[in-house]
Amino acid sequence: MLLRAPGGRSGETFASPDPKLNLYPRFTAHVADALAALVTQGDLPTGLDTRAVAVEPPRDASHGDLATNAAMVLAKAAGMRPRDIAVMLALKLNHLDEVAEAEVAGPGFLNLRLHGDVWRAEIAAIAAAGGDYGRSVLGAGKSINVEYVSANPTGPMHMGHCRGAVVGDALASTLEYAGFAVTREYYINDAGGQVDTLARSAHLRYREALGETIEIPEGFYPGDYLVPVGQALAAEFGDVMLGKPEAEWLAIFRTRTVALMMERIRADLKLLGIEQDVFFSEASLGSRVQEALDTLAAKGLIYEGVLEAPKGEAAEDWEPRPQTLFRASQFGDDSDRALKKSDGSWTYFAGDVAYHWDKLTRGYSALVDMFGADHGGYVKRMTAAVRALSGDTVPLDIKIVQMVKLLRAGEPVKMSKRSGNFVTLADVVEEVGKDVVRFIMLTKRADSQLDFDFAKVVEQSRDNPVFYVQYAHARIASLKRKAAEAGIVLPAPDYALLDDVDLALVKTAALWPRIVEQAAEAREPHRIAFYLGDLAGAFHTQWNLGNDDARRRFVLADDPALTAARLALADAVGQVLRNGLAVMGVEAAEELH
RNA sequence: GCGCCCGUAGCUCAGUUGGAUAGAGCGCGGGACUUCUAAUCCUGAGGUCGCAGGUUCGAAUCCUGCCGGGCGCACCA
Repeated sequence: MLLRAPGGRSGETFASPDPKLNLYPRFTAHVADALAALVTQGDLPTGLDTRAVAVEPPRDASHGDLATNAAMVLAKAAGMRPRDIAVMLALKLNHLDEVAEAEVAGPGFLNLRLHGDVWRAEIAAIAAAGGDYGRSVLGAGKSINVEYVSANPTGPMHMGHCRGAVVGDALASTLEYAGFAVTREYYINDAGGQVDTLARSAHLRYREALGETIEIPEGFYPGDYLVPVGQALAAEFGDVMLGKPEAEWLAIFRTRTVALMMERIRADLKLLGIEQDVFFSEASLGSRVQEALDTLAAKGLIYEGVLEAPKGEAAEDWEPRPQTLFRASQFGDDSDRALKKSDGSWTYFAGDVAYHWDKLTRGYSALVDMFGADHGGYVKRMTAAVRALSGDTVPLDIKIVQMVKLLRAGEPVKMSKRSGNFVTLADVVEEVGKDVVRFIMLTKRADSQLDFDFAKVVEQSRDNPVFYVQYAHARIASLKRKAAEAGIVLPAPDYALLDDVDLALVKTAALWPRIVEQAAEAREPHRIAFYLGDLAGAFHTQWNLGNDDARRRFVLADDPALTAARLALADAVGQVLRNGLAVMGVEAAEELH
């Protein structure tokens, strides 16, 4: 093992499994190699299950740069004491050029302290990879379908839809960045009673557009947004649909109105930077429904029967009815579920089963659905259906997105769906901007409730994570300008000039590839927002050191060499911030106003 | 009544899929700075991770049962 002074230079190149690997996978490979060597030497038994071996940053930075639990995980199967294994492992890893010190600690952790040059090399790696730094091959190109938004086409997007839209889209981007082939999909509920009501409401507006005075009865969609739809219909059909019976215009108006509403919804989504690949129409399912039922029937999962009355209070008007049922209870659901109503027509669930059957036939290796919290009760039956249809080969992961509470300076914003007065997505984006909306929607776990306060989200303060992260990026962007203003001619950066304090910042930046994989595996894009907050915090801390000690500033007029190195460091942080923001679908600000 | 989600510092929330002394921001206590690298900074206090058992080297994390909050509970979409 070579010892070097902190901050010292090393002319050596590192021996490693693959220098192109990111830090954590590289050391995971180092540990695996070391374990394999111990097995070869006969110090460890063969056939150990090493899947639980992890290489992670220790929670406490004083424990070093990396830690592995290998000894503790393997102790039982090896029939050895954890610390004994750890010591052997330490001897192996100490031989690596990248390792300054390997130390056994606690119950059997092996802590590794790395040479500063490892972190210096990471700055170069970030610069070289640029926008691809953190991109992962975790997904191995496997295809995955993410369905999100899927708002009913009966009105414009409002804030209730917004969170699912942002989280779904960011999740799709995260998965893409982690190496999956992602299809972004929207399911249009354009069949059933709601769209008939929509068509009738549009017909009223059509009559209105032709000069009639109308009154909107209870149960119709009252919103103003149908006024332009009525005008468009009037322009298209003139007065030919005026006196005719409903049967002659309903289907036509339904199709036209849904198309117009979907145009609007897509425009609203575009305001958020969301453009989905597939818009799948429920009305287009056609023979798929019967096909899905036949598929289930072939597995003996369909029967005619009568469901038990639900327990509890909601059973007033219940009466036993024979229906076509799916044996969902065989797949973890609480009850079997109806596919056909007692009158023989399909249930909504049947359509959804058919839709998921269609997705399965398209060959995805995994499906993800984003559901609103009010559809939580639907999760079990849907996963049951996909398990049954796919024979447990294609997992369906349903993510629940909780409601957003809209506030204005602490006061709840009143919304009434009945009157048609609700805060639309377009209104909010116009008021605070796409980036703020997207970022804030990702500042909490999807399954916990979120407050969205119009006043707070645009506040320029430490409390506001959007501002805090953007400000860090803007500060970094300002460094080049400052250096130019100071008339500094920058040489090529020499990372050897950076000391341990500088390198602390790289350590945080180097976590990014891990965060991507963790967020993708957990399917929790909010982790990216939290990480960017941490990284921004680390940068601000560094920046603030310059207040007390001018030598710690990034731009030093009398030291072009150190300035060049510090700017390269700042650039690395800026690059990671940009990469993270890009995954979130948020622009990285060059300057703030 | 049943199912799902949640319960972590005074408040708002994280918590690396079972790891070391449980973290951050706000708020609170103490201090710094009279400046433009202050659209503040440093520092301190603050916790029975809802409660009680269990699983194991090790639990906020997994299992069971309670307590408390949210959502949903044939044929609607």
